[in-house]
Amino acid sequence: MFQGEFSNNMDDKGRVSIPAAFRDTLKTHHADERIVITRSPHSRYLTAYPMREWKRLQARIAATPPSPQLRAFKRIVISSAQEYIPDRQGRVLVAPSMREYADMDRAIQFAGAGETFEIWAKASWDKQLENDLVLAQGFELGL
Amino acid sequence: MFQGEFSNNMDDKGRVSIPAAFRDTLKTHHADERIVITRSPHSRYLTAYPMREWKRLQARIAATPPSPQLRAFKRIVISSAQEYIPDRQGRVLVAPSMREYADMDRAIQFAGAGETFEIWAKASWDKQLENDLVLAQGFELGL
DNA sequence: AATGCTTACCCACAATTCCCCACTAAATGC
DNA sequence: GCATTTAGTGGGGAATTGTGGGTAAGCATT
Repeated sequence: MFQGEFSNNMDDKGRVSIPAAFRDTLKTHHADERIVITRSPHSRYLTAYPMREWKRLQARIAATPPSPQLRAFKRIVISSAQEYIPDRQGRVLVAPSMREYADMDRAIQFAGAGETFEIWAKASWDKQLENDLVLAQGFELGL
Repeated sequence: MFQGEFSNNMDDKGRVSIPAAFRDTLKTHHADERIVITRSPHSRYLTAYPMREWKRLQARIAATPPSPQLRAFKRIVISSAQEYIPDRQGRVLVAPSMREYADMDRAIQFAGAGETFEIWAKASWDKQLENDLVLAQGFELGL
């Protein structure tokens, strides 16, 4: 389970450290440090999948009947997918097109999302959170 | 699997570098660097098939009963098909008629699409992605 | 046979990426 | 509170990738 939020800085070369807590989850729960990072279709941020989850998503896509929506989804998600193994310092190099998509410059926000985790430009994250506070109003889940 | 996106520039002679990641996939997964590039029937871009996939497509076409639609499809796809082996620098020379079909001038976008990959004029790709972002809204496939 | 055009193949440079080491700051343990 | 470990950040050098250009070979037209 990926949970918690962390903010790290991207350096001039476009590298960001994956939070140690997440790397730990990968090692202990997945025994596989490989992650796949893609564009999120929901908004301007990136989603990181442990390899196992990525395979699961691929399978689900393959089992879905073709449609214009699916093709759009694939173009956003699959085409942007890139596999990474963090370097010895635990960093990955985010490609320019991805940085652009997610408006990333320096301050990066990581947010655990259960089986995956999200990577945001900090500014976008803050804004999203504002919205979510309103959206979640009155949404009771038995609390 | 071809995945990830890359943008390269076409030079004055009409040559573009095939992204190294894709060339790698060809070598390791196919042991055959030959690719076939054709017009895409879906929109104004090109599709690149590793030889094995191309043969598979041909077989499927051969097994399809004749119809006006099939003839149209063949005219678009088969007639334009051209086989390439990247030169020592990993480039191919895109024929003028293909450049024209896909509105290519300089900035070229490569997009992995699983068993094949797509080659777009960057401007067209960007536009397509804008559309896809709207189209994919509300398309839930888990995550 | 000569000319011009296109294509194929080669070399060279520039930019990017990869991999390693080093430093600082924060967290942990005694 | 001090020493030790861990996390995050910066930077250097080597290797890879992408790009531009040059030269020779093939082809068609004249």
